[in-house]
Amino acid sequence: MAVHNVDIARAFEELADLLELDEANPFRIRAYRNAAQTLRGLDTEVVDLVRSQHELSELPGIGKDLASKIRDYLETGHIELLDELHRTTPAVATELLRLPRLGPKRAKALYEKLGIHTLEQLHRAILDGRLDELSGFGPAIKRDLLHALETKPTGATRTPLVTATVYVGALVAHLKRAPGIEAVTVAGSYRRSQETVGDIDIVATARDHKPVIEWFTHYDEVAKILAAGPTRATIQLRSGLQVDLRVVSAESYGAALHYFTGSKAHNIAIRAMGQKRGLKINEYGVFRGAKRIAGVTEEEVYKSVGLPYIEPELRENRGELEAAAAGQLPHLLEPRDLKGDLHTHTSATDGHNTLREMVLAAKERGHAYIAITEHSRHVTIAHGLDPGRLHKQIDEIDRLNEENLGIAVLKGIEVDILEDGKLDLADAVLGRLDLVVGAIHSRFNLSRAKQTERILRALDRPHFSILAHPTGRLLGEREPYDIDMPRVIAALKERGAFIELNAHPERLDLTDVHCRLAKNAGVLVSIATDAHRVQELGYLSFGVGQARRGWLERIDVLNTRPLRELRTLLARTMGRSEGALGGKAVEHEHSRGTSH
DNA sequence: GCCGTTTTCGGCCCGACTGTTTTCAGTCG
Repeated sequence: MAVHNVDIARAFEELADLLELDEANPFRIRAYRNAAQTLRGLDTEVVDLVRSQHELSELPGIGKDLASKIRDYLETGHIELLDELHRTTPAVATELLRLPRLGPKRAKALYEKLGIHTLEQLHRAILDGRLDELSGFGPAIKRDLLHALETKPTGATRTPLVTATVYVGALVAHLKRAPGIEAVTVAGSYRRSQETVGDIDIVATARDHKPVIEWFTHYDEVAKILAAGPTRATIQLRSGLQVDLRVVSAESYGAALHYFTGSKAHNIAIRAMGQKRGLKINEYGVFRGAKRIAGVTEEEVYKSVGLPYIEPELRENRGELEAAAAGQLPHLLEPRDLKGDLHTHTSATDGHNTLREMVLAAKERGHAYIAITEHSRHVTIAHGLDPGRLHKQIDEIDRLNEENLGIAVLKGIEVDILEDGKLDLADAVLGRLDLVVGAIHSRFNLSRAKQTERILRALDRPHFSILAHPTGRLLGEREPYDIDMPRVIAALKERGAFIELNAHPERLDLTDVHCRLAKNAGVLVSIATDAHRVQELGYLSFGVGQARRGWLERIDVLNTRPLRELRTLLARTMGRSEGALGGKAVEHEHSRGTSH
């Protein structure tokens, strides 16, 4: 049985829950949660670390004891302490913890004092009035519990970043008109460019807080006011999205922004650093005793603990603090660094705009190049191209390039990687192209070994440039298929091929962790939109956000290269030497020679 | 249970708000 880091992380999180019910030392509980977080953020499977004789206790938050529990889990599939807690705690316990307003104390009271062992029993007990016997269960809590039990679980409650931007834009515009408002900034996971957001956190400054809070809770898209105090309020929008507003004075702006941007793990680490210097850091500032010594800007907060400014996308406590202390923070990719798009579709297959419309729209966005990469015939639902129709499109692109439109159009294909690892079009056909983007669109449920083998075989073909949306996940809809990513990335490196970060906001596949893996292996990442209509060419910004979360710099990204250099790199993946390029695309190079 | 610019023992981030309480538990970030 293959054990993945997420499996161990889940086990540790469950252990933490069960220990909490057991009223264990809170710091011991936190140690399990910290270790789980470390495991989720690792770019290497611990099973491989063990195999290569690495000392697990060198990982942050993992000491002798947890290292030995990890080894137990790898060897036996069990952790003795977890099994023991399962024996002494009813199975319903962890289900109860997931209900609103139920923490360890109330959950424990339910199964110990009322003998509740299923959610159905809890439902009945509330209706029968049996909860009245217990203290700590007032009318509001019973109402919320009933509501939670009677509405079916919605599954993923996180909102894709792209959806959130729509509501956030309108709400921020509303807040900027609030009486006495000075500044409004969206913080939280939104500011950190997480692929999905649980809720929206907004920091505002104003001399008088109350009118701003009132302006906020009276926004006309508010469905429900969940909380409203003198400095903070929480609302639920009609869309279901929850929004927190925190109003502070201008002198606390940087501290509040830092605090509300998170992540929680990053903040805890920063505060612990402050503590060692005799400082207290909260959302109002950095304090030595009663004296505020910083807090107007985030830079000040970092400076108070001896660090340079850290970009929000890096704030996950995954090594950014150590990098900052060593002066080795990455110089993150900027949107303007991208010179073009290497994965797009047109109405020749399942796109909505013509070739010319896509090309002109890309030029309008300032791109120096765009690659047209239609589906191949195996993807029948997209009306994928057969050799005849591909040849026709190649000729069409050649003619378009002869018009000197001020943008280079690259001839590509998003060729299907078939189940046996063959490509959907013959080598002779693919050989006419500037680049071959390979992707999986079927048989997602193969075993890890078979799925990996399938991709590795495809990489052995004479023409293969970029592996597109490498795990096929669709946020909230489809789980990633199971592949051995380190092995795939090593194979891409060996072949001199590239990996895609699909910027479509429902894909964003590579993940941040895999971006770092590619970067460290020296495999260039292609950030591409997979646009099926001209508007979607704007999705590149989501890809940039994800790339920044993955520590990518300009030098790590394929399509930051000017056209001539890009052509050279692509030609190698097509089995050609640099001079012998297919077609006669006109080259437009605006940025050649810019130094890094 | 982890960890070490005071420490191998004794610390471990911090505060707002709600509900059910009269000092606290739970949740959130």
